[in-house]
Amino acid sequence: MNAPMPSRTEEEPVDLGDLPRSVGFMIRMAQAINYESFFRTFEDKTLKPGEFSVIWVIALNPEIKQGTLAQTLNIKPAHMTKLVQRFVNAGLVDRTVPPEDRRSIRLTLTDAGRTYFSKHRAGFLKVHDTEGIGLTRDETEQLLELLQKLVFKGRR
Amino acid sequence: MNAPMPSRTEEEPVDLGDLPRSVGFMIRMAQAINYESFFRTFEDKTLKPGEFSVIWVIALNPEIKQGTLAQTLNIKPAHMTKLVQRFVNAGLVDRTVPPEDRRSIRLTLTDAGRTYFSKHRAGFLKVHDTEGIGLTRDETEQLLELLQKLVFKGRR
DNA sequence: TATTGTTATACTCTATAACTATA
DNA sequence: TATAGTTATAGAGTATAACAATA
Repeated sequence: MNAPMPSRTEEEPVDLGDLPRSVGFMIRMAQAINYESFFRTFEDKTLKPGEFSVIWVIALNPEIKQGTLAQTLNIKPAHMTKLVQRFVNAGLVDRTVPPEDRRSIRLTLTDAGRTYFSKHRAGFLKVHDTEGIGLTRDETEQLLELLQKLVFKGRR
Repeated sequence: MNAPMPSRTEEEPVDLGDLPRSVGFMIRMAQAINYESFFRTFEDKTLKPGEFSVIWVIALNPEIKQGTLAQTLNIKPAHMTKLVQRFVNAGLVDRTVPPEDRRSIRLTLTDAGRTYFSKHRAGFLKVHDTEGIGLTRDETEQLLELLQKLVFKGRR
């Protein structure tokens, strides 16, 4: 986390041309800013944004199948295995094998996991609120709507 | 690139709660979609989105200092070194040491680099256009404006 | 045979620190 | 001393394929 972002500490101006008209480019840049703002604002530093969202979904969907979780959050199964292992080692998540399908694994928060979640839930959403992001409340709402449309394409 | 995204192949519905109200989460999801759409649409597969934007900025700013480039695109110097090495090996970029400051390195596209850039420049922007993204032209414009405000905070 | 998750491998990206050569 | 870039190392994320257990 060196430069906050496209910092204009530079003497020489840089011409980006139409690059800021690429949705992909701008989303990448926005993510970097957001990541940085997360670490500046979020109280707890043990979990990173992506990890916290995994805990979030397990919290809201106890006994969720690991595969379903991976698919929902667009995380590759191989990577999900490692993430879950870390959570289990950290004592946040329990794994159970359901009798109906003994190939699958179901995930639930432990008491410690639930405590952790309750404690940081509000802060996790608030981090990306108006403050520190440079958008007004209305603009933030607008941005969220557009991103939701882009991501869920009417599925949700 | 397995599932296009939060694919609803799942039997069990997943409750995300207020997660879609987190700008950070939605940006992460949007980036995944975008990345996927890039590989589905972009003609050339040799460069990834991030790499192409580096070529782009060098193209528009010949003799740019490597450090300025890294700062502009929010890429860590150590990583930029490797990226540039790859580009040089691929014959796309030339490195020169300017006499004024022999610590620094200035980057310029080779003829091959310029050819490559010209060939794919249009496609790179078009990839993230309306099509495949599920937004109307107006919505895309709106999204771009908001992201630009978020990223550049009035600097550009 | 197909599916769920795991393991292994390889590569990219991030983060950090130590290093060099210049300034 | 400070700066520009490099090297080295370690960790996280992504992509793939091969594998075990189960269906």
